[in-house]
Amino acid sequence: MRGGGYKATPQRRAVLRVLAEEQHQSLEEIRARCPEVGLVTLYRTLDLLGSLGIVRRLDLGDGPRYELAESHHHHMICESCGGISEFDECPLDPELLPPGTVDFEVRAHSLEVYGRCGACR
Amino acid sequence: MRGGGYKATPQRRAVLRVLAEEQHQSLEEIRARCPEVGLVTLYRTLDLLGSLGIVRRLDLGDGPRYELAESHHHHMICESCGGISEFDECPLDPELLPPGTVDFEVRAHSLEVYGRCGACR
DNA sequence: CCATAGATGAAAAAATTTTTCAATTAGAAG
DNA sequence: CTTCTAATTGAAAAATTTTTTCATCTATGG
Repeated sequence: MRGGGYKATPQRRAVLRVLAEEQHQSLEEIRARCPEVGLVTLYRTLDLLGSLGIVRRLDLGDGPRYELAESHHHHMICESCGGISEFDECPLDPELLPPGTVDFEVRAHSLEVYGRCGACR
Repeated sequence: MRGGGYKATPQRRAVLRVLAEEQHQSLEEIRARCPEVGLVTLYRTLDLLGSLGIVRRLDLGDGPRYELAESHHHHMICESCGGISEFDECPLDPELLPPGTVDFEVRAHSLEVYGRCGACR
């Protein structure tokens, strides 16, 4: 963080702490968990962390959400009830990444599986 | 489409046609390709198609984008230049989906691979 | 054709995100 | 520990994006 000449302010620490508590939170959820951070600063911080590759913005169908850009991340989204759950077991075959013909250095991935959850079937 | 009592209007047809032309387009891109569709209708149509599971909204780091909710979809995002490319070869191990303990009926998936593209290395 | 439930577009309202700028502060230097 | 300065913050305002409202229009079943 300080590497790029950025300051470790209380606000930035707070946002990071909140992001570590739970994945894919909406802006309002983050805000509720760190009311000491002003709205503008929150936007700027998420933007900064995003450009540093620490945070990722995604949209699972209900508006923007933010999460720590961990190297593996797997979501399961029920198209019926909209519920989002996570799972750890990585179903990716490392042999097939990156795809054969491409010159690409893989750092992380995010997988979204869509379908129907047990409760909705 | 008509199944749910929805009408097949020219506007809806146009949006679907445009979405089929290219994946992960921004609202403005879609709009530019079907200027005959009003902005409000475009929002409503994307919303409707989304609720029908035909269209998916995603965010690859630069705001909302829309694409047809095909059963497989694989993106490669360069964290350096922001470039987005797609690939077909599916690196998922079907044996591992859904993850062991969960009762979930998989219909589709979307994979985002983050890293550095050849040009940026 | 007709009737009508559903759809559209323009304007307005609401919500979200970014910009501006004066005041504050983290961190380096002395 | 104090000073200095570039970076950061927050409030207000501006800009942008998205949704609502409502009168008008139209796709489709009869």
